[in-house]
Amino acid sequence: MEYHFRDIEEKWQRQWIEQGVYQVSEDPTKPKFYVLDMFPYPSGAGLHVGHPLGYIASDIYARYKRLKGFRVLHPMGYDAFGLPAEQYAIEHGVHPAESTQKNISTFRSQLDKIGFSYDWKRQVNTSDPNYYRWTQWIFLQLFKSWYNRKNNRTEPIDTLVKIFDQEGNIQYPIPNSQFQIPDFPHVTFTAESWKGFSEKIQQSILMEYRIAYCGYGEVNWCEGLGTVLANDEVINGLSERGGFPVEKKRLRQWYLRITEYADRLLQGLQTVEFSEAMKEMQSNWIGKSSGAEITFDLLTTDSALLKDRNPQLEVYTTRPDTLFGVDFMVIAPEHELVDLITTTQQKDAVTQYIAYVNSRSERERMAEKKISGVFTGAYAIHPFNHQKIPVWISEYVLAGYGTGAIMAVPCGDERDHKFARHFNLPITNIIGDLYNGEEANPTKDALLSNSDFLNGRKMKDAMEEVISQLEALGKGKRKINYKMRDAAFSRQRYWGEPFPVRWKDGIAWPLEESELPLELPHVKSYQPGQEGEGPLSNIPEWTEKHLETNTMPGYAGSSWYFLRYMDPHNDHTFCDKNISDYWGQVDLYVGGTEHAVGHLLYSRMWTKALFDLGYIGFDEPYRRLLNQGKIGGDSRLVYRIRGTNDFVSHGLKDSFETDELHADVNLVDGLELDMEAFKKWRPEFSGATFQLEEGKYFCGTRLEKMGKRFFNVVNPDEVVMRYGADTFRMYEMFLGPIDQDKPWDTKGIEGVHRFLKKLWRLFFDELKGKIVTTNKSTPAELKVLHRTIKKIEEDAERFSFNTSVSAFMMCVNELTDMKCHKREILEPLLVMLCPYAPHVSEELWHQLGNTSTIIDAAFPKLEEQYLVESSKEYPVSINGKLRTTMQIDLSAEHTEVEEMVMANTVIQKWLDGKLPKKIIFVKGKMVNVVV
RNA sequence: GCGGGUGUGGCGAAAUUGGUAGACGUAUCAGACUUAGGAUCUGACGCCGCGAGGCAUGGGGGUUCGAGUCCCUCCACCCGCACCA
Repeated sequence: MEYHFRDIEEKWQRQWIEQGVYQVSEDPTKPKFYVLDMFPYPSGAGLHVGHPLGYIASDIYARYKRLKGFRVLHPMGYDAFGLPAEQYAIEHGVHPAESTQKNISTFRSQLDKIGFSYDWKRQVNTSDPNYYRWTQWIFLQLFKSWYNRKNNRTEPIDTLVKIFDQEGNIQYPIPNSQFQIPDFPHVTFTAESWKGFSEKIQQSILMEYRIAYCGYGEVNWCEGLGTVLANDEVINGLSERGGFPVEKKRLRQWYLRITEYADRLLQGLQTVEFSEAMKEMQSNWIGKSSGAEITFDLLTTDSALLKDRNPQLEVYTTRPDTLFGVDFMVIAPEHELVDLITTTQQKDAVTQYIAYVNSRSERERMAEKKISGVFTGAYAIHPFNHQKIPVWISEYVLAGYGTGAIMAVPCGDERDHKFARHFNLPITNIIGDLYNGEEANPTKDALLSNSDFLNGRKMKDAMEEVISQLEALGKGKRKINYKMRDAAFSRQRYWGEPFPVRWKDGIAWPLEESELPLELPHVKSYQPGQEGEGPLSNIPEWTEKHLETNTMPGYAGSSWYFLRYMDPHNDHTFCDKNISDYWGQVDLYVGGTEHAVGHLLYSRMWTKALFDLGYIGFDEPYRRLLNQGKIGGDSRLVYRIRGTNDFVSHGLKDSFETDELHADVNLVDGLELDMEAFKKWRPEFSGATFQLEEGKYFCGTRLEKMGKRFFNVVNPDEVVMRYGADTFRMYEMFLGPIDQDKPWDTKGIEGVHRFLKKLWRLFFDELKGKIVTTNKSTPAELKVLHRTIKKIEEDAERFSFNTSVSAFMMCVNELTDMKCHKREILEPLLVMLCPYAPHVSEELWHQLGNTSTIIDAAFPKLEEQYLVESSKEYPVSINGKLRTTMQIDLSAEHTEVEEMVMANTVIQKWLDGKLPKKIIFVKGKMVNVVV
């Protein structure tokens, strides 16, 4: 009997489905465990061998936890809304719902072949109205809530209305000054004036507090995609998807008030197990810094406006201690004071400069950082020594961060230093010898000089001193700042969740819950509407009802999907509280690093909001995050002599002038090109001729991203067809540490396949058939088993799947050498192997006489008593150098101390009775003698 | 520039708290069984050396009886962020 993996895998996959063995329900008597994969976007390209890497790891862990007696929730679904489906629709005229459905079937059949233990009854699809109904519902909860900074939590907007009725907004100022309410210049108001406002004004004010809100703001507009993008979807001024240029534009947008959660998102990182890199990325994105906001009075010679309004310049700095090193001020070109303070003399220069700045695109500004700027003619007054400080304008100061204005300290800040040098501005040295006159020194450890009342003080102490002095003068205050901005939450696209919002007289009204889901209408054209409106604005039936024409972004559905898996068919609520109390946090979340600042932050924020509102019982969604590495492609290159159709083998290419072309990896065996297949591959190669080495054509190689354009995509289906799912699973794990990037190399897969065949031969002999015996095992055999159990268990707990596979291989090698076919040994081995190679272990388990369709034995428990060998071989080193070994008779069981005493005796004999200075015993494994 | 990570045979990699470095697998070489082998099995395989032995974990230094592992320093590569005041 041979190892017919295809029959076996087909058989068990069928049984698993028929008997629904991986369906799971709540069982309060058992501990739970939630293992989740980041669900895929079902693209048309299907899976390549890189995708399943994380899925296999999580599947192994899920199966392992099941064997340990846990109720394991292990679901899968599809993140199905998004741009590519819509772009495909524009190009091919296929409705996104259709192409998405088709892609999902492809994904599903590919996943099924690998033998995952998902509970498919719980599958979610974010583009399904039964799903996005609840996405819309949660949006409404966010819309109907505000962030109470005093209680530090999300609260229903009614509580805010009540407060306004009683005391106005004195205690609760408008959170974000970026937006302005039309026809309403006030910032604070009393209860009386609140009651006197028109409904429109009241609603506009409330909008400024809502967690999901609509307003005008600077957004990332991408003309190429015809939509607005969130900050994390823009990379170096280009759209993440498609690589189109992105520009700033002022548009009406929906936003999520994620900035209110900034501190909690930061704090929460301390309670979860994410990699340091991941935590770092998130906290960088949030970008918390603490410092001071300092107010400077302004002085200008001839501005009439200034006299009346007495404006002041607010700057934000993290280094208030350097206040006496300020040599000039810089404000952003977009700063509101620009027009106000510019003197007539400087007017032309400033206008010219602003024009220059406007002519530079966002991209140019980032790509080439030029030193540029212009003097406004105005001066700021130092709050302590009352000196005049010139105010400049420069593009290196960003309007969006802090107050859009800085105090420049050239001796301590590199950018300020360069600016000062470029424009020949004086540089005050406040750090003595630590400033060399050549470049800025951003030290925090200097003793201050030239700093008035701070002279001789340590910088760190001076910070506190300056802030309290400023506060006393009313010229500044302590201030915490964040880089993170509120998240743009609307897209001018078709293929997304419609907003459950109706507009009436410029006021957004939420739909009733009974009106959900607000289904996406079918459209024929996906062209955008007027002035930044989405395709929905072209549908009369839609606009007649005054429904919002934007749709939600891709991250809406993925921000809460982990909750829906718990209770996927509930028609009354998004997820029953009792059920989410049982399953709780995701215990293990597996996925790539690319979602560090997008999906992960948004879903953390939604979880906090839902927690605050009492819908769930935890405020961090993911307890532990495992980032699998990427699998790269190993491309194959061929060399064509320039201007001909003649190809030379890799070793000969240097003798010719050649062009390097990619050959499809599937046409190459190892390095050897299948020339006939190559000719048939593409018409332009049909007449190709080859110059060979040793009768063969060898290709060159290069490691690249796995993708269509490099022709290096390896499809898991083909690997599974050739070697079987179990081999594929084990091999992907064997490639290396799960969190490391690595190239796909099909060569090594043979070794894993050999292992499975070898395992099979422990049970079956070609001639004799089944050879498993019920004989009692020997101590040596038990030792092999026990060591393997220990290793596999430890490896599973620390996600070291590659070393686990090695341990299996070694175990089977040793058992083969011992000719061990004993049931007592093989049975536990199969149980352990089950997570890695579920099909073959199930089949062999079945052959052993256990008729269960899923191995339900607990993970083998390691017996406490290790078997003691009859003798122990100690390595001995003397003075840490010379090494030899020493045999100690251990025919009986001894304690470690007794072993040491014996070793001591032997050593003395060995040293001819001479007493060693010191004998060091190391973990009962080794002895070091110091003579 | 800032932050994070990695550096070990021809290659992928092991070494869990400092304790016989290179497990396991590939590749290569030699051999066995075979009509045959892309099946299976055995052996060799870090470098130098006939050998005993010596040298080896990116380079240099340190702590220790003992360092891939800990400390200092330099170098290389990868990833993320980047005019954030």
